[in-house]
Amino acid sequence: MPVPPRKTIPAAVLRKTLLDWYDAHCRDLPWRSPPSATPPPAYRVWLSEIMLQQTTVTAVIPYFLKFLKKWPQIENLAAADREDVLEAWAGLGYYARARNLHQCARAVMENYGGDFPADEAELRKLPGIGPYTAAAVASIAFDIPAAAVDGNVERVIARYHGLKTPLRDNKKFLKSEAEKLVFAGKTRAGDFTQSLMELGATLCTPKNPQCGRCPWQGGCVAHLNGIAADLPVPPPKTVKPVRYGTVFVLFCPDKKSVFLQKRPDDGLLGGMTEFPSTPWNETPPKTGKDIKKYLPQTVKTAEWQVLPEEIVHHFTHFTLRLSVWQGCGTETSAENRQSWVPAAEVEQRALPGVMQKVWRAALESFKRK
DNA sequence: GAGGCGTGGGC
DNA sequence: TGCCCAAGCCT
Repeated sequence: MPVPPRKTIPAAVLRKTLLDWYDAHCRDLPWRSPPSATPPPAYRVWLSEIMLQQTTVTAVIPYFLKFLKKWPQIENLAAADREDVLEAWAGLGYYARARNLHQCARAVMENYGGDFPADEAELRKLPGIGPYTAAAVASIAFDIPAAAVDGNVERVIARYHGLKTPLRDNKKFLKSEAEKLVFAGKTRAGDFTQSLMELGATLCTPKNPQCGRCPWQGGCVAHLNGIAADLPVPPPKTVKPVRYGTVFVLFCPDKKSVFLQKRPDDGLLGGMTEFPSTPWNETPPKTGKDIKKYLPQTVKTAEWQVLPEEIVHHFTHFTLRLSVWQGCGTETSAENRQSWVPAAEVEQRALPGVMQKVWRAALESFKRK
C-alpha cells in the first residue's frame, strides 16, 4: 500500500529533535562527557575512536580503561615501547590500528608539540586517522562542525531517505545529507556527531530497529513504509575460504619455557607474537615431513603429541583450521625475533586471539596428562 | 577502488 | 549452530 508523500522536515528541525533525544537518552561511556559539558581531552577522544573502528563498545571499554591507566597522556604513549603497546592491544584485533596508534602519538608529539591539531584536514594527515576519525575528533574534542559518517550514520540516513540501493552506491549522497544536518546548526557540533551515531547504535540498529522510540519516526521513509528492518540492502554475501595449518607449541625439556616468535610487521597479525607454524594454505599439509620442515631451524624435537581438537578461528576473510602439535625442544639458541618464554609469562605477550586459543588448548592438554 | 585486515557477542 | 555484524583505514 502506497504511503502518502510526507512533508520534508527541515534539517535544523531534525537536528534539534535529535539533540533533545540525545540529551535525554545518551549512554554514559568512559570516553564521553555529558551533553553540553566540556569536551574530553582530544587524547581520549582519539584513543576511543581508534579502538571503536569496527569494534563494539563492549569490547572496547576494558581496553580503553587499561590504556588510559597505563598511558594517561599522549606523551606517555609516545614514549612507550611499541612492543608494550602491541601487548596491551592484543585480543582487540585489527592490529594495524595499534601500530598506527603508536606512530600517531609520536607524530603528535613531534609535529604538534603534544597537542592534537584542532583541524579536520590536519588530523587527516596523521597515521590511522581517516575521513571518519578526523571528523569525529574535530567535532567531539574541539566542537568543530564536521560530518563523521560511520556505519551507523549511513544506516540512519539510508533508512530515513528509504534508499533501496546498496550503501556503497550512495556514498556521496550519504555524506552530503550528513553535512546538511551538521551545518544546520552552529553549536554543539560534538554532541550532534555523537547523537547521530548514538541513534544508530541504540535505536536504528541493523536488526530489530526500535522505530517506536525514534525521534525521527515522523519523517523516516523506511519506517513509514514499514521496511526499516529491510534497509539498508546488504551486499551480496561471499563464501569464506578455509585455510589449514599446523602450529607448534614447543616446550623446553624442563617444560618451563615455550618457543615464541614475532610475525613480520606487515600483513595479517603484523608485528604480533605467535607460535611457530606451517603456512596457512587452502589445503592441509600432506605428510609429517611437509609439516616438520617449518619447525624453527635451531630446534630438534623427538616426540610430538598431536592435540585431539583442531583450533577453528574465523578471520575476517577466511576460516583457519589449525592442528596443534605439542613437543619438547632440545636446542635453545633462539635467533632474532624468537625466544624461549617462561610459560607463566606467555599470556603477557602480544598474542593475537587465535594464538591465545592455541595456548589455552595446549595448557588444557597439559593438565589432562 | 576493491580487497586485506580480528574478534567476541547477539540472534 | 552458523551467520552477521561493530564508531574504518590503508594500499
